[in-house]
Amino acid sequence: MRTKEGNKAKTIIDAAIEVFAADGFHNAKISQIAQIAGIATGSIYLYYPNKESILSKIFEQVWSSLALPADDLLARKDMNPIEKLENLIDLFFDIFTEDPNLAKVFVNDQEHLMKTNSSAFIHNYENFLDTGEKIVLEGIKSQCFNPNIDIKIFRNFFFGGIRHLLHLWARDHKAFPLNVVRQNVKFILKKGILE
Amino acid sequence: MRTKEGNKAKTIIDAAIEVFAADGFHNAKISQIAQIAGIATGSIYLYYPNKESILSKIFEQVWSSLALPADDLLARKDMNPIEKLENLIDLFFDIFTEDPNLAKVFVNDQEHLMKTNSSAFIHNYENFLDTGEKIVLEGIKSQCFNPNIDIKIFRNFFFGGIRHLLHLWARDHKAFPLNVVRQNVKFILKKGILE
DNA sequence: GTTATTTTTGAATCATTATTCATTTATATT
DNA sequence: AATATAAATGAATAATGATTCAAAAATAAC
Repeated sequence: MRTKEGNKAKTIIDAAIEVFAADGFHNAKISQIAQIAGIATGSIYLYYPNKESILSKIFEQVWSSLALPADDLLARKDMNPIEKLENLIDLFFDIFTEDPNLAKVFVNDQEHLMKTNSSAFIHNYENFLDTGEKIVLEGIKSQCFNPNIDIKIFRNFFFGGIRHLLHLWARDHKAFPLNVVRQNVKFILKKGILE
Repeated sequence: MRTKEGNKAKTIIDAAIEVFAADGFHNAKISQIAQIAGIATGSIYLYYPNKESILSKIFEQVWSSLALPADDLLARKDMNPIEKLENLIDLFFDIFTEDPNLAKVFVNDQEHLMKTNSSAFIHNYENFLDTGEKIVLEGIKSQCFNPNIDIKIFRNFFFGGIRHLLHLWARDHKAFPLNVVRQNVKFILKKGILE
């Protein structure tokens, strides 16, 4: 007999994140992922049925790791809605602080999966966005948020803005430090731009 | 002799927008673009040297059409900064109102070109974003905008938010009517979410 | 209506890579 | 240390689709 040594499934994911981030999913080569993972090209297929499933796996991890924390946050009684929204933003950013490459892959390649694939992560992804929406609804009900705002539009606007900044940070940490980004996003969230 | 009939270069662009929007640049087939354009596959290459140059051309048109209007807007003396920002938002949305497919291509595929290609549109694109930044700066100087906001972050946050909403509108006009989106974006811009 | 020139065609070429699989290597068990 | 079994290899396969190009079609000029 022979046993598998190390956690190759994980090693492959890490290598894939690196290569997807650098080249984008479509231009990424399986052979390069294998090289970085330190295994043979064909060995990839012992762990994943195809290239797309590797990408899928990445997003499954991202969004499943946010599911519980987001649900818990929503349920808390000791925070007001604005605090909850701030925490939700932090949850999201925290996923990526340790891994700019993961942020690049998220921004550039998740959309591809949402078209073709009916992958397992989509449920968790939408649940995360819904949580933001629910918190806003809560804020409007408790009369601390402006009721003239369309909740769906608001949540998506914010998500889009944050997503774009995450992307810029991933490309250039110095120009867009994540703590400054967080702070500004929270500020705009609350106050808009007017003096 | 023989003369070219019709504006095939344009017909190809229109067909390409349709196909890129449906399949994404990487999965789009030149043969399908040709079919929709009503010409032979090989004829594409009489007008464009390769697939990527078609995509490039699309963005050249988009961003060059915004260059002058944006500059003019910036220079106007009869508007305050907030009015200028609102107009800038309108300029941007107006490009896409007639063509949801163009919006899809913008959101999904421009990034690809910004990586590989040093295409002609990039200058105009950045100029457009810079215009937004300049208006905000003007607003801060004239003390009508909050000076605590980081201008670069602000402009990118807004651009990202708008971009994401444009994408949602392109996928589902009914759920995200562009006029409602405009209105909400302008509202958030000014007031933030707090009551 | 013939010729010269340009446009158009679309099947053949060519390059690229994801995926497969016959073979080799490693190690758990005896 | 021999055997059995699973893991790993990487060269060969196979599919795809962008691009080319020799041939055909169209029309302007005469």
